[in-house]
Amino acid sequence: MSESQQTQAANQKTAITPRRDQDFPEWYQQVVKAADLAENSDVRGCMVIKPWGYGIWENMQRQLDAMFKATGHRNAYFPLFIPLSYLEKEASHVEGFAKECAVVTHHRLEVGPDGKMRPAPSAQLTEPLVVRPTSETIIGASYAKWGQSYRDLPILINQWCNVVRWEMRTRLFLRTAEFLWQEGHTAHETEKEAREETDRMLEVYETFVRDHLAVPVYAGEKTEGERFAGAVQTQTIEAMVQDRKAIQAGTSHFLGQNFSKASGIEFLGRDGKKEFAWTTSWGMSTRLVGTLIMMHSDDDGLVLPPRVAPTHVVILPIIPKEETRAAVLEAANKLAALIREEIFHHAPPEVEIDTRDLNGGVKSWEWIKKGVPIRVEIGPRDLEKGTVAVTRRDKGVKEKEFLPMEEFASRVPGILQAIQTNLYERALAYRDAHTRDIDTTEEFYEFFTAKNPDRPEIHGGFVRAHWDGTAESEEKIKNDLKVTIRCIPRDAKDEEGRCIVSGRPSRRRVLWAKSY
RNA sequence: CGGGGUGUAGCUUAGCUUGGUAGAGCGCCUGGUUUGGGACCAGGAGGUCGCAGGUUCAAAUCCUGUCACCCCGACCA
Repeated sequence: MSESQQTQAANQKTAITPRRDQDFPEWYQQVVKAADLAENSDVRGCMVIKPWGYGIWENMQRQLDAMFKATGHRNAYFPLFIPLSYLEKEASHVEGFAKECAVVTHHRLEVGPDGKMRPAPSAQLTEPLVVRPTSETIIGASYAKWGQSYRDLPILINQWCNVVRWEMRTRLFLRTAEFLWQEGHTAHETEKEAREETDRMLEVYETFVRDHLAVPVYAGEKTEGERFAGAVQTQTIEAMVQDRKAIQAGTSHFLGQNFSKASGIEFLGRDGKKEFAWTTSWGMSTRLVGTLIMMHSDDDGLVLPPRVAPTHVVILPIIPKEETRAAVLEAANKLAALIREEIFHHAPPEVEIDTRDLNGGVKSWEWIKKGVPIRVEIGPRDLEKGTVAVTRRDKGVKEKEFLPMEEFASRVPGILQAIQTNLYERALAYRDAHTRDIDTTEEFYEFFTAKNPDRPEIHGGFVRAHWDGTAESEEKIKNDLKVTIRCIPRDAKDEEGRCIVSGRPSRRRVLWAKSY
């Protein structure tokens, strides 16, 4: 290898090892670690969300919350513990969650015969409490008390909380035993109203992930097999991440009268007759952070959509000689102040000056790995020329642009929006490039089969194909290929066709993919 | 819960077959040179080898038990 080739190879070195194309799951873990988002805790399956990761979640929370408020919802808080008997009220619901429930059975500890602490046998609860895996039943119990007349409806409430689902296999953000989320729970007078609510909230989710997270999705309805336990209808938004698998980014459930009958949510109607309310629930979780990571990040680490980045601009003062320090820091502070005079989506951009005494390269790479949208270097040479060196996270690491300081400050909101748009368009182009219509069984199987079975390469994607509507056909594909129907797309056109599995007639295409 | 594997410093690990003072890299601390792309030199701190028991003059190493974690299956926001 010649010297120039060696240099070239060194330049191609990526901040994250392995690269996405080498080992996607491992790459994901390394990105989380390198960006300092979260780590595993000593508690099995539970994670510690570190400030940078939590900052992203806080931004999502704040922005989503505003959208809930704007659609008439208010926040409230319900207990962490659910009496076991509540969960039992809805048959398919308890069946759906029974296998992953954490259960509280005692209320006191004592020193046992072996000298170790143990739950005191005398302090056993008469009725075990389940740590909420979701709150339909406990919230339903409250709604049953609150609703007396049709005038009390609708009840439009959201809660931000943690829930626990004792999962076997966990992965940071994507699947953890405890996770943070929001769950909206509404009760309505009519079926129509409840269905409209379900649609409205799915639309809120779709808008949120598109405009704030730069995530394009397919929206649609889940099949019976994939439906939420106890729901009449589950709607979902499905995103494609960079290994071409699908990830469910949010769900909105129409619960019919199943839960109102189970919890006794009754009201006196306009006609003077007692009726059961029509309820909905909808949720989004910290899994969105995982979605975001797999959606936009590259082989140098995290790439954050500006709208949810905890820091928009990081200023890196370059101080080669001690005597230049004061002047450079002063300029950095001035630049930060100028940027903060601008407005990006109703607020001044978040600016950080990294004054740590670290090697410049190390410092710069740290921020690359953390995914900060804009990096700005300012050093003695810039002071002379009145410029700054600007680098965008969505562009190449070396694509540095020198701009006059004031001009740059005024352009920050525009650059941030350009990055936001670019990330969305990139994600959309990727998804569309790997979404196709398939009409033959052979092609379908080939599409979802890795060429190298020992070490599966990134393959497959989304397929729109006909389905006869039966659970058997769905099951067969799941067993053969681990491919499932992600949704029956909302905008699917009526179209004659033959089921990809059975060959029986079908009236429209559904969306298939491997999923998280 | 079935099958397989691993526990040694904050992290990654060597040493175990054949018992004899616990080693390295990264990270961390101090001082200096550096800082516009992943720096270098010198010095330093840090380990009851997962836990309990056994064999032995002697155990990270051999034996028994136990706990935890990881990988593969069934379940999943």
